[in-house]
Amino acid sequence: MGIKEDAVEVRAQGWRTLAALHGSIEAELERSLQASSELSVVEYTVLDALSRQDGWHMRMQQLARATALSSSATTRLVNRLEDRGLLTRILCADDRRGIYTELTVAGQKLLEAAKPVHDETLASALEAAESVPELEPLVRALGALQKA
Amino acid sequence: MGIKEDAVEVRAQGWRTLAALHGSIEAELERSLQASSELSVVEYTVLDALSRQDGWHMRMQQLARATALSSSATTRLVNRLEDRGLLTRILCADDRRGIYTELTVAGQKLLEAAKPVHDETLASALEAAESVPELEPLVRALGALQKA
DNA sequence: GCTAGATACTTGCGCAAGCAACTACTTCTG
DNA sequence: CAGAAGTAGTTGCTTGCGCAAGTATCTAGC
Repeated sequence: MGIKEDAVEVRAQGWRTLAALHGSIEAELERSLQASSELSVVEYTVLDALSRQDGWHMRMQQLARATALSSSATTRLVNRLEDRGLLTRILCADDRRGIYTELTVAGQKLLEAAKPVHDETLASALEAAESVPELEPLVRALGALQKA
Repeated sequence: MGIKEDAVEVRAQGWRTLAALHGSIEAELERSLQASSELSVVEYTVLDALSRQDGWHMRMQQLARATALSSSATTRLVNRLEDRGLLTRILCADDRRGIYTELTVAGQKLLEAAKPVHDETLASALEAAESVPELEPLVRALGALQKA
């Protein structure tokens, strides 16, 4: 077994670790956001992405990319949020195929309420992961990403 | 805005990066494993986990943990693989509630065929991610995890 | 300026996931 | 040792996803 085979195994191990950490964080967030705001993680991601956007509106495609979802799933996701009055669709004037989505006031309020829950849950999930030997190095690496 | 708020934002950013990287790798693997072996990523994970296990058998609960799936999903996942003849259920003699799953020869063969595809796809997905500015630092950190 | 092909979104359909309720077995407690 | 409480796995039901096909709109080549 040479250097090459080792590299393959390191990558596979890294991927398993990444998947495990992702899974555990997502499960925690899912639980706490559902309990506090009746939001799924992707739904929160949409609200958060919109609030972070200049002008607070994004096209469906951008949303699909931001959530790593297919465009059909994005359509239905936006439907759900629109039905709950958290965002609105706005036809694009310059490109009439396009549709902008924009947070409503209710959406902003719900996001505002959910954000601290999200952030606290994330912190505690990371802390919990840090005490799992398998995950600890990745959590550490994650924390050191953008210190500069 | 003090140090504390910064830490919150760093964690949130790290989580978004983690989720994005996870999503893109998973999508790539899904596509290539489906095309080459008609396996989903979780299905591959099961076969791989079993092959890595001493004695090549695991209980449903372990499998559920290894795949980050609920136990009901695990039941059906094992059903699918059993129906395809890739693994078998074996009743636990010492604890008759428990059920071991074990790779069949066909399962081992399929895994053997799928593994190079999996490893290559993983390598190329990581390489692709490395050229995305947002993801690059995390990919780098992932590669540096277990060098020791 | 008209048609061919690309792009943006939506809809129909099948599949896999989670939750809650159920069965079967084990372990704890008095 | 009997009954209560806990654990392992399965099943019914609902929900949300992706793929492929459909509609509407834009863009390029002639």
